[in-house]
Amino acid sequence: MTIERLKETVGRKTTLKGWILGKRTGKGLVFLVLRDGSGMCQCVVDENKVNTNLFEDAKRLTQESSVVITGEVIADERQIGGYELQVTDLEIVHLSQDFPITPKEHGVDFLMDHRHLWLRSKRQWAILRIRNTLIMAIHEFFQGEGFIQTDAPIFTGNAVEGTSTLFETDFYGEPAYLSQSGQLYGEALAMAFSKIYTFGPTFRAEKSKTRRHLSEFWMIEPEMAFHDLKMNMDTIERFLRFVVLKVLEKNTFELDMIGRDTTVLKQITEPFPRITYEDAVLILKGEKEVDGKNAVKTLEADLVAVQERMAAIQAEITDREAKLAAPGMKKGEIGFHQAKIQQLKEELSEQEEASRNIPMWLKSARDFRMGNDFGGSDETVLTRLFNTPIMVYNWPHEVKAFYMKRDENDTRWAKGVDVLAPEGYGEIVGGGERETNLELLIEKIHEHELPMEAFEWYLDLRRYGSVPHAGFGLGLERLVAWTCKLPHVRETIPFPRMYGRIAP
RNA sequence: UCCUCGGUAGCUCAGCUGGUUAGAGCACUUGACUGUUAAUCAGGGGGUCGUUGGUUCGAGCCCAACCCGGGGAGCCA
Repeated sequence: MTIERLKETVGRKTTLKGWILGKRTGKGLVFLVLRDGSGMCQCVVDENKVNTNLFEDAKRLTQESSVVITGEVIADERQIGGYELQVTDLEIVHLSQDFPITPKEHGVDFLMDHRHLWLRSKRQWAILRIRNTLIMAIHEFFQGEGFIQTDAPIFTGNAVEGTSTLFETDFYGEPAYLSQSGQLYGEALAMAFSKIYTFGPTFRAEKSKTRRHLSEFWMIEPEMAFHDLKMNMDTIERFLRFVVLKVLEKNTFELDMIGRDTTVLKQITEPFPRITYEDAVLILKGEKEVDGKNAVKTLEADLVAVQERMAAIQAEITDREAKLAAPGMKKGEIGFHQAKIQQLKEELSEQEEASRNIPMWLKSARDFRMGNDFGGSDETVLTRLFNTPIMVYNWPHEVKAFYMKRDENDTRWAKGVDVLAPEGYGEIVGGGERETNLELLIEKIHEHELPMEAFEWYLDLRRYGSVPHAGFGLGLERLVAWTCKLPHVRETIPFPRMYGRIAP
């Protein structure tokens, strides 16, 4: 039996197998919180109802010891998961000693070094279960719409876009690179199966140290024959709505556990604004308003709010420190104030960072020049005005990849689309309609100084039965990060690989 | 690669302008208490203050170089 299915055995004797998440002892009572991978459940050992050996065993249990535990299931609203086990039998499988991750706070470096154990904690458990829901929902959506799941190679002989830094490996004496995108192969597959999607690992060797970059991440890349930019955007919108609604439906417990406010997530049912690059730039520079909201003014108001919050935190810290200095305080109360002060100091340093960043973002937004690509801060400034993902399309062709289709009506633009998630998460999807004009493609390959011979096979796709087609790439970890509102993508993947981090 | 912040007990941190045996909380351990849910009480062990070199009568605190980490820029999902 698993904790997830305890409701099926209420009132009956049930055996669970798992690990001890925590223990509290009372007079004649031991409270064990058991986790079994499917959920958590409090198990109560009552000295009066079990033999002495069993009770002593229960008292010996330590954090993360593994056990097989039997008892009667009762429903109890107050307990985690809603049920409790009245223990009648207990077998210790392994007694754990000094589990490194205690119920207290730890720094990221320590936690990352213990990632193999950190995965057991509640928050990580909840996040990775949501990741699972998203993965399954992604398959469900595409399979439901008649897409074929297929795979692009991981070893490639050349860089797709020529700009990114790739991981170089040795392929039987030849240099080979780990795939940074399955996009071009996806196009070939779409010409064979009409609608396909790939779902696989992607590698980028950039030395990025930010909250939204990984060296190894998972990307979903659909590609659709006989689709144009508009149809592509329709698909993206249906797709994102579908997967987010699945999480809201299946992971209420997990979302609650990580403290995710789902108000914004629920707005996924509203239409996603579709904004041209030109309009987006005007909005960014504060020259155009959205529903009466001005990007620059909104950000300036944010800055004031941040500064006020900093002053408030500072005042509270001073106040609590004064209380600590006064004599006669009980030990527990001292600990409480100290913990609170530490919390406040952490928030203060976050706010300080925001107060340094916002003026820079404002400057970046004001100085933005039409024709450039958006930076991370520009995305934040822009999305600050919306509560749903937004789609920015028709980009200057110079900043987009060589395969992006040029707009026939206005050749300044390439028919690409970036989807920017709200709440500061920025780009989660990048895609567009692909160029079908053979001459223009060849011209672009030269322009990007890419090796023509490596793209001959790709050009064949335009020589034999070329059709309008479009597709996009979704970064799984960024989607998980936004869905869970996490401060960093490193928590969205079991074993993150990033600059400076290859172990565990 | 550049900018910025940091590296003090197992963990999270304090240590004011350099001054005698380096502190707290948690964790651990001993005992008391308790249908509990990180705020009960009392006692105990635990640190070559990232590395190397320098300034000084004296350095955790100052200087230099290097190593490691956080955040950001660039690049992008």
